[in-house]
Amino acid sequence: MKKLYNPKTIEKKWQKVWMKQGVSKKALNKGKLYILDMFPYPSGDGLHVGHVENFTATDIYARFKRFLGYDVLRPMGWDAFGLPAENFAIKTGIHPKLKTLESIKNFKRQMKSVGLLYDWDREINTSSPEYYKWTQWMFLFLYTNGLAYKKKAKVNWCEACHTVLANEQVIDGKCDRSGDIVIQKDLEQWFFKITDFVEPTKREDGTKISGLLSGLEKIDWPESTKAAQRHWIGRSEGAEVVFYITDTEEEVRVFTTRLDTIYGCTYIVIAPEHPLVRTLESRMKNAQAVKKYIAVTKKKTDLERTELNKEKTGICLQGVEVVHPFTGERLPVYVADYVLGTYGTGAVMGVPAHDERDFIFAKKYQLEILEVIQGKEANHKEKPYTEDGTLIASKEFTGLHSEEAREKMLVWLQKEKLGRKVVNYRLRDWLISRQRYWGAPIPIIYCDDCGVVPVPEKDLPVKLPADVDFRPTGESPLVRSKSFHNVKCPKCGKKARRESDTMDTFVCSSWYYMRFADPHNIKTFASKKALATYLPVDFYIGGSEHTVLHLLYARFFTKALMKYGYLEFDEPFQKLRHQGMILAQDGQKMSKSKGNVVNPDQMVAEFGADSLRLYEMFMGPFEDMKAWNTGSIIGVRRFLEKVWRLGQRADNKQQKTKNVSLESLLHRTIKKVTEDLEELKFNTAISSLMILMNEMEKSDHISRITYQTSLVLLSPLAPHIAEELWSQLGEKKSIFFAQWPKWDTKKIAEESSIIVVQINGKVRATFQMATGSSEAEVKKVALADANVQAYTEGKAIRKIIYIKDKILSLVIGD
RNA sequence: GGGCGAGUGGUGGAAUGGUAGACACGUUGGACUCAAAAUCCAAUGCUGGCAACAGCGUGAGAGUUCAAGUCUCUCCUCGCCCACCA
Repeated sequence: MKKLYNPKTIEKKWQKVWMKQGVSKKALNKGKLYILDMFPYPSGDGLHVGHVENFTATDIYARFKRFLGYDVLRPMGWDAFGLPAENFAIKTGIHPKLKTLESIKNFKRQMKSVGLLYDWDREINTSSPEYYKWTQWMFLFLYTNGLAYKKKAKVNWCEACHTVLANEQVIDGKCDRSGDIVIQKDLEQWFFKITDFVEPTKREDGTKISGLLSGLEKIDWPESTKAAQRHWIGRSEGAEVVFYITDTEEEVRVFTTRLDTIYGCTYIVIAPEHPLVRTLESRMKNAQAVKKYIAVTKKKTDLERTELNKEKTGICLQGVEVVHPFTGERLPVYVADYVLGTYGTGAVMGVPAHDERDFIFAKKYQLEILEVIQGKEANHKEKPYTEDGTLIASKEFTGLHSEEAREKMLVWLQKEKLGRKVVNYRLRDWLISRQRYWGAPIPIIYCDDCGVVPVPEKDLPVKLPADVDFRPTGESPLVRSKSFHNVKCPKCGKKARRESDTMDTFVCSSWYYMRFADPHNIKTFASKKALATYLPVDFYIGGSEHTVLHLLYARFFTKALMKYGYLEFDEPFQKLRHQGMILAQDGQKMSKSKGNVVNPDQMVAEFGADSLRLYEMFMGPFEDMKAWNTGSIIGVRRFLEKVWRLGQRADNKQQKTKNVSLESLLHRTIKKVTEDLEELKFNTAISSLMILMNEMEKSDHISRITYQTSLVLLSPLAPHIAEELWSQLGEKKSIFFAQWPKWDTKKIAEESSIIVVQINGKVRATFQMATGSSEAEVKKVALADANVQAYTEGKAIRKIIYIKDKILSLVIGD
């Protein structure tokens, strides 16, 4: 009796077996391999098909690598703190913890239903006290070593929600929940000193630690991701130049990368936040107007500051002048908000002839435009010339090229003590305070007598109180929990207050990959032994939305921990790849509001988990963006039906195949699948298996060995059906204990090859020849071909190129 | 404005410089069936032709080569990320 392929029953059956049997343990001789997915935020919406793409790819890779004998670590956990659960709680009154646990349960069910094989013994949840105890320990570790500090900073503030927002919550300058404009507020905030690790550093014992920049050179990451990190760090070399303020002891220091243009400097601009604005107030003739301008600027939102990109505003400080260090001329000083207080020195020199922004500003305020660099275009009156060139009107530097001029001018400045070489970075320290409930509490206590007191390690974790009203009022929800907020000072025992902010969730995800090595350790975040066994992560896969922040923060944690002797590696992720985004059928991003979201549960119910897995891998190159098309899933389902039917036909007794060409194809397929899986080329691996199965179907006889080999090749991709058919052949052990097949190069070689004859680059004939035929033999056959003769008749053959077993190229002329 | 990437049939896509369009979806025709589904077979880049075959064809144009989707240059279009960073 023929059995029908029924994914529902066989998939459930094997998932249960795998859960019981755990990850396969067999002769492991190739060493460890840590394969990691970026752990998901357990959203109430359930698993997204993009998650399935990501996790299926690592599942296939991990299963494949286990076949090859690696000791694979493949854990899964939950990035469980975060805003959606808290916002849901504000709306519904349901506690974030309950909602999160419910979401996790659902995610886990869905993951199991697509046959993802994780080491669930290592499951972690960042919102559990067992985990965030160590997140808090990380904070204390950084604090103790001077890498965490508190200072006043500008934060995003939404008036409608009465709360501080994370950067990710500010969309186009507006609150993502209320849609209200986000303004800037000054608050005391905690920072991590990520900027300390931009350049290489050393441990006390002399061990070198690569910097956030230099470390990128030795890891296998997509070039675009490395570029984005470099850009985010934004290293730029330049000069700091001193401009003295006339009739005072004060000076303005400006930062420039274009020292060569300094003879074209006709004014100076300082940021509204610049301290000199206050210092010089008494000298200003228009102090009231300046004050007013700054007040207006302060109210400006990020949105306004960026939208008014081209429009530049500012005000001249009347009565204040600076001295040009090279010419001695007196120049006016402006305050303008196009200069950022947070970058460089918060002051710039205005060179309108050679800078876009300065040009616009100078035009508006009718400032002098002096050309000092000669470019290709003669007239710069309409447009600034911003590239390098030859200096003009620059006294003794005239005639030099920009590059040389920068060096010589710097030497002069240093000699005159009017400037120095400086390197500036765009990267700023990481603000980790969040005025939110659903996060890890910052383990700090404030005492009137002792000041800032870190919570002693023995008192960790500082637990999140359960009875908190999380409705936004403008202060951290934790302030309102009396039991949490009021505490005794660990130093003097007097009344003290707990820090009421929680940590950015990115802190939790900056070290989770280490916890997986030793998830139940209660003495340390992970034992040195466990870390030495599994870390660093060998292969990391996740979305490209984490290109900058998460990956940069994780690298920072690794470097900081290494510096103080907790780790022996300075880069956490050796190899990184991003899955391409899956768009909806309409080519747009999937979103609830558009109603175009594909639900994996429905796909599993309709086509089966193996079909869903195969389809997602067959859609296109793993790293490319691709649009979903439910209509196409039927293709991979048909393929699996075919594999199933072949199983009913496979010869159970006959070990050897009689079909030489099928055997040759089998070996080519082994090679192709093995190589493609290694490179994540799942789409072509699947198509080569389709070709093999198509051929097997045409064949009169399918030997047991041929069929079994093809099942093993299929098993990482479509594990349930492979396991089922394997057992139907009478095998007692799981297919995952089988040997991964090796290809035989001799068998790959075919008996005959197709020779293509090109005449002047065009194909004129094709014929079969015995593989390995000589040029003379091929030429003889080619010239005997009627179609070839039609083209060569009466013409001289000038050149012959023969590519063995492939092409005979004839060049003919009159 | 900067960085990264991509343009190939009706669709998703394949192609170490060597027959462009593998594999799959879709479409058309046929077999099986009372019928349908499923399955199988055949065709399917465009143009002409009964056919053999010929011409054209990988965003546009040039170049290198016996041979270019692939390498080089110029340009166009689209996507993603970043963006007043001096």
